[in-house]
Amino acid sequence: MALRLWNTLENRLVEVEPVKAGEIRMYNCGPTVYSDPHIGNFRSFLLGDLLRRAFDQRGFKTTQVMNITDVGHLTTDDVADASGEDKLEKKAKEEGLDPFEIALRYEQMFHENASQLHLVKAHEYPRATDHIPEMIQMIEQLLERGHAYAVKDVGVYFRVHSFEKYGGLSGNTLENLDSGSRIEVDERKESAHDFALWKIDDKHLMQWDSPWGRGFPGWHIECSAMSLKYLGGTFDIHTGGEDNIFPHHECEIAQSVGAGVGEFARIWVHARHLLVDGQKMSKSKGNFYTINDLVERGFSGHEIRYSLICNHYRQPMNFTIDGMDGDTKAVQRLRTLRKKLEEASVGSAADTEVDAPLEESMRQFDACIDDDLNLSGALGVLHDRVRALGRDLPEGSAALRALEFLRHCDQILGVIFVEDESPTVPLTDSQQQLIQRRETARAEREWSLADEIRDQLLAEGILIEDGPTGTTWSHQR
RNA sequence: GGCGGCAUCGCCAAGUGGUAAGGCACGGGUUUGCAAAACCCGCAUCCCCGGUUCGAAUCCGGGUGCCGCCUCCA
Repeated sequence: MALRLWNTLENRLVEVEPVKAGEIRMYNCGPTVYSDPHIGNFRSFLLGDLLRRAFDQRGFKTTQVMNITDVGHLTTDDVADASGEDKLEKKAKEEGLDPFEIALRYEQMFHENASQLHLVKAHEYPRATDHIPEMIQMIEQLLERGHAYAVKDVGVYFRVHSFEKYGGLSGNTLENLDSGSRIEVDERKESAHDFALWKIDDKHLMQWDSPWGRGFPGWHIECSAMSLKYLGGTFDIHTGGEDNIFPHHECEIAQSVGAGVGEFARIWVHARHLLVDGQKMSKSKGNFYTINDLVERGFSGHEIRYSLICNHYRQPMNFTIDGMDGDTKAVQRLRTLRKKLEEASVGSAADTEVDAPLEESMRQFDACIDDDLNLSGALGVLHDRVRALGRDLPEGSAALRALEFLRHCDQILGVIFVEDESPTVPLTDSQQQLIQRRETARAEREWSLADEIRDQLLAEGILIEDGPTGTTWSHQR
């Protein structure tokens, strides 16, 4: 059974049939690098990662490209300035750095967070600023084909009326846009809905030469130009957050198809936004979480990852710290089983015997993933099996086979076998001594002393657990 | 005003015609020196009204509520 995905372009579930047999070429809309990436950004990036993992696991030769948007874009959202200042420049002024330094810094932050959340590395992370010539070339093609027009000292616009299919992705056809219009018409544009391909504005810090004067590219053109360069004019999958559907992706389609480079992306997959505490995440509401915020609260990367992927990507997700606490327990249980199985299988040789229940669970797990990345369903299957394995813990080769099953699931999930990336703070000498003294006390059945020491260590953030194979310690959140 | 989506246990959430997965929380147990972990048992008839059907959370119609997008946004 092939993987099926909800294609925003057709508004239906479609089977993934690669343009080129056995190969998947995928473009993920990546981060805009002028602030710390937040959990909402990562919900979208994780959608790309889950697809990548699913295709890899199914044996496709996958090429994954994620852009880095390091050209700032006009902003009107920050209440402080409704003037349309560039976000990168705004940040640059605030921090007294040049925009390229700001961009680079946040790009590094993005990669760091991505690695904390165990995203598989994409094959390319092209930066917009490294592809200005490619963008200029595409704009020239659009001008030649009559899909664009230049306005002296202003820039170049895409002529939306020249592109019949405009609105095909979002439903915002020109007719619909007109009837619901709330935009002020810019006199220099032929149509209110025409969007910028190249902008000229002296005040901008980031500037490049172009046939139309020194300026900077419009927001949408980078994805059209870079996807063409790295994936070709027709490729399989394009992903992003739901807010990208319009205008960003709609405009990308118009540009790429208009430039005559091919069919562009066949399947468009969009992640719904997540809410925090039932409301849209925003800094002013105080419900805005970056990955770093959660790390500071003591959550591990794999815990954050689990929490962000355990819901269906097409359902609005309500993120809460209480929910994260619960998800943390769930993922801990998976990792505990892994540890127990590893201990139970030490020294055993793999064999080829098949455990029918494991096979069945694996089949069901895969079927859920194939069904539009039904992670909730897949996790249900996994947890069912985990409970059964915990009830009657296999040993030896059977434990190895159970581990194989977990590993199979974790090729998608990426939360069970990943190393805990939080820095391991070693025990202090006095803490080690306390543990020693407690061991002695327990051996002498001095329970009250043992309990006292355990409490003391807990107060210092060290969690002591006595198991059948001995006492272990770990850092308590 | 235009386009689109959602409504299932205290919370998160799967299930798209055959009689309600799973996780967290909660209550009761087993185990443990005690705890932790693990395991066992318990815990919903699916927003409302009407219709189709032998049978609906699932399909249709009508309500109600909530959310996203409409050129800042993952």
